[in-house]
Amino acid sequence: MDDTADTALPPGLDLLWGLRERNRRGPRPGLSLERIVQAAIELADAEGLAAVSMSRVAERLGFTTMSLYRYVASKDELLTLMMDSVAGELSVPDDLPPGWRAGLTYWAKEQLALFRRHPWTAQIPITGPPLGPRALAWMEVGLRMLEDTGLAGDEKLGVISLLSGYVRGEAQLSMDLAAALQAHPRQATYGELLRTVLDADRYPILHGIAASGALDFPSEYSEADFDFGLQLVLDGIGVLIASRSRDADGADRQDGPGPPSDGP
Amino acid sequence: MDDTADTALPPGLDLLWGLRERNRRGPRPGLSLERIVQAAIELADAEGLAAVSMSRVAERLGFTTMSLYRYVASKDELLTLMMDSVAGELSVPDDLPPGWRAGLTYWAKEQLALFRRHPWTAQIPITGPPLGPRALAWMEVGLRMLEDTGLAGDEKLGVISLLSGYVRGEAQLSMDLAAALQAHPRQATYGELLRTVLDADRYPILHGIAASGALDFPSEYSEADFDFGLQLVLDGIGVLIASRSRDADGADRQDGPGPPSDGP
DNA sequence: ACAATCTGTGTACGTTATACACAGTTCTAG
DNA sequence: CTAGAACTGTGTATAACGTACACAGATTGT
Repeated sequence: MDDTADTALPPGLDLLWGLRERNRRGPRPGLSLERIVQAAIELADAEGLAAVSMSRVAERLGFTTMSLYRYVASKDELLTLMMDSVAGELSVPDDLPPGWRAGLTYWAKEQLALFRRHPWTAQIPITGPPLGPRALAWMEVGLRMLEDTGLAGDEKLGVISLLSGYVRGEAQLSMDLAAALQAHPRQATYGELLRTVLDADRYPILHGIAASGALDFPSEYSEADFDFGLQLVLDGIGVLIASRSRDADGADRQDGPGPPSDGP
Repeated sequence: MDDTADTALPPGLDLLWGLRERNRRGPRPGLSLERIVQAAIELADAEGLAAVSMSRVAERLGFTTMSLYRYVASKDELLTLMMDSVAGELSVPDDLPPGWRAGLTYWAKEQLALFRRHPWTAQIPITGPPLGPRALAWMEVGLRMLEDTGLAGDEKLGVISLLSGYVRGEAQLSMDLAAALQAHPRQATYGELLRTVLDADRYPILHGIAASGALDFPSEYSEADFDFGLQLVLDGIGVLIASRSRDADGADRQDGPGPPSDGP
């Protein structure tokens, strides 16, 4: 199982690129990576990431727990494979929306839809920059949305990463909130809770907002929350793009962001 | 233990506001909430959130595992208490920076510093809007930074939430990356990995960026990555604020964001 | 004094990831 | 054509987890 020394790829990713050698000897495998990954995804969709244990996955396939380890080095590796697998569901339209703003909006919303379809994807820790074939293809789509913006390559990557991080964060938040709400059903609104707890002296502004009744609505995560943040982020990206096209005219930006990472 | 029915607060928060009744009868407690929470925090700081088990915390205090349950209803409750406890470390300067941009920059960086000091804080799932006394105090500080911006109350909250979410997301990312890097040390840069894997036909833009050498630096998370995104988010907030002050002059905004959530 | 009520302990249960040994199967080298 | 290398799937074992539950001892209110 230690034949991953030839590539420097993180564990599991060599499988995705078909770089792990096949076996000649031994009985014919009764199982396959694809079936294992698919079973794990179905389980995660149905009962959440916490329900994905090696036993449960094996049980669903009619095999024993340990049999999975003939195909996968560890549970972490399985999670990595699950991630890239669902990334294949992200659809690339034939005709891209016109302009970077519409393009990135589509990109963000499509990704959010995926997170909603497979909520567990936002729970798996990120172990590195995208390296799976399907994740990279989706990244490529995002980059294409920025083609006419005059941004440098690493700036485009920075923008894509920021946006992707925003979507992931919001997806995670909405999931965690929903889970907590299901575990401990609440009837009081955020505004009501704040009013029972805050004193006007120590928390003047919050107290004012709470008193105004602006927070007296059911505290589920809504699409409007997502759109509010998305518009802000897009506006920020717009400022960067505008400053870059100003650069192209010879003017210099005053106190704007630099590139996302300092090269050598 | 079911005397939380009078308040509608989430479990554990009544403790923070001193709303859980004290006991008269029985032996004098040999332990206290504060000591438990502090021991748990020390453990999390030293060995990560995964090391925080009821056994390990109890062991550190010289008590048995089950004794903790006299003070805390569940491990989740303990995590909630840990969160609000460290929020008390966020320092409020006597003289606030001038202007919302400097103010929010301070606010974001201070919060990032807390995440760096206690990396596990970014791993605990968010179970609802902030309700602990210290978390709310910090929120109040953020709101104060926006006082002269002309934003509505719920808009201010939306801005603060977005910024807080950004910082949390970046902190989580940098932690996850560091953990993965420690578990599987890599010597190849992102650029090198991409070049071994990408073909120019399917991934033209990425291929170009990877070929340019712009990604050939050690892939640790850097402060520059954080600042890049922070500037973008602040720029986006700037656009919103500018549009709101234009509103004050009677003009209407064209295609900007709405308030973060729709009230009743 | 006695009962109510609390604290801390010990035991028990079900679940987790995975290390390891072993039986059976298939291909390859001689 | 045969011996053994290399593989697949199974069974067993281990240490750790959260927490339900019963119980002994301490303290207080009546």
